[in-house]
Amino acid sequence: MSRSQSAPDSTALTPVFDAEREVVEVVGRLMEFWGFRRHLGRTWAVLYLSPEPLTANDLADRLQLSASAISLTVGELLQWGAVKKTRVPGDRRDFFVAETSIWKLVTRVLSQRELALVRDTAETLVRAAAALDAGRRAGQIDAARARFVRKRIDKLRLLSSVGERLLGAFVSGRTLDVGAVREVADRDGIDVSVDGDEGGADA
Amino acid sequence: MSRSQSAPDSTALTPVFDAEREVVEVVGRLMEFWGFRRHLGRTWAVLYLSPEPLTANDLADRLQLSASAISLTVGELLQWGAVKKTRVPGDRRDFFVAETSIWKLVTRVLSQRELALVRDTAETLVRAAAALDAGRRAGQIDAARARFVRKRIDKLRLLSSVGERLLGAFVSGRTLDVGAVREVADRDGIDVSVDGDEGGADA
DNA sequence: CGAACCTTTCAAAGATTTCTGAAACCTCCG
DNA sequence: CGGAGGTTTCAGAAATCTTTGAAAGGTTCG
Repeated sequence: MSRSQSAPDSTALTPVFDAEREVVEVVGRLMEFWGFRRHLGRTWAVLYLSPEPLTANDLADRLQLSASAISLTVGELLQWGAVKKTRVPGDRRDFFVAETSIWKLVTRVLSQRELALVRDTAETLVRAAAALDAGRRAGQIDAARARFVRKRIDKLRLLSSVGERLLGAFVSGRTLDVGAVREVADRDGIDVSVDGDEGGADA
Repeated sequence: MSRSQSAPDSTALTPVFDAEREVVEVVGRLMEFWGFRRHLGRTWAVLYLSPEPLTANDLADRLQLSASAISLTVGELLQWGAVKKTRVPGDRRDFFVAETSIWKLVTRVLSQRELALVRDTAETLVRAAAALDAGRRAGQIDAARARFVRKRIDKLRLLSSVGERLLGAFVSGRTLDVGAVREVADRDGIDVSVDGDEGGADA
């Protein structure tokens, strides 16, 4: 079929070796676990294990997916910078290569996706705390209860700021002192328990 | 407080304040993002924001879920230790409380779920590498290509071991030197490029 | 011991998410 | 220009994952 480049030797087109397939699948699972579609991982892995760039068709063959599915998948990978598009002079088709610096990929996702999430969460928590205070001032809420909820929200806020810091440090390659972070989190835990009730660490 | 309803004051039963609801939703999203069902997060959050233990029924009311859904959800939360079951003397019903040490929860999930995943991945990679070598020795595979794939698999292996180390350090509260880790990952990146072809780090 | 009340289980219904095939779009070549 | 790939879009089909209602299972109290 695709006579030209992408696959000079026959082995490359036959159902890939078991080894290769296993890797592709495991990467797929990994990515899925990470919140991406499984096929994103599988697709990236196929490219990653290929010495030459592959066409959409090659991918469709190896992954047993339709052309449209490949288009979608590859599109998303391109957006994340996990794959690059290449063109070969005499050939109309698009060729794809995997970005090989996994570290770069990981940090990119962390800083775009996860960080956004954490920020969003933090923002919501702030808003919630404000709303609560407003209600409290207006006397619409049982005071004791409001105080309790407020404390819990504050703990969540602290946590989210810790998370944000961790992510930030991680992404920028700084050193993380997890011990210190944990201390903060735990200290707060105790705070809450004073009011809430549980004091003992348990099992 | 104890006997009849877990919620002595009316406010506790009425559709929770906006503030509370917002928090519940945001935690739900967070958990969903983390690979749990959204309702696990929502359920935990409701308990976390409640001064008193709640019954399955209370939860069903506030979360708009059926009794069976609550049972499932709470069951899973119990398994993760995110919620504890309590009983009140004169009452047949089960009451639930949220585990408040979020740090404990996070590390538990990391060490049980994520670490297992990473280990599993590592194992698969080893197996794949072995299979590849076997095929190579048997001469069933194009040698150059086999070498290439082998290198890539090795890089993935390195990565996974780095991940395992990071997780381990994180969980046990040690200090992580992300910088060092990254260096390892990158050094390897260069290694591969020698053989593969890409030399330039890019944008 | 048996009735009352909860909780859990499980097959089926309901929602979502993902994939596909057909058609619309491009782009490059002749 | 006209056409032959190749790629993207999109609505519907298919596969998955969730939630529910009903029934079975357990406990507690009288």
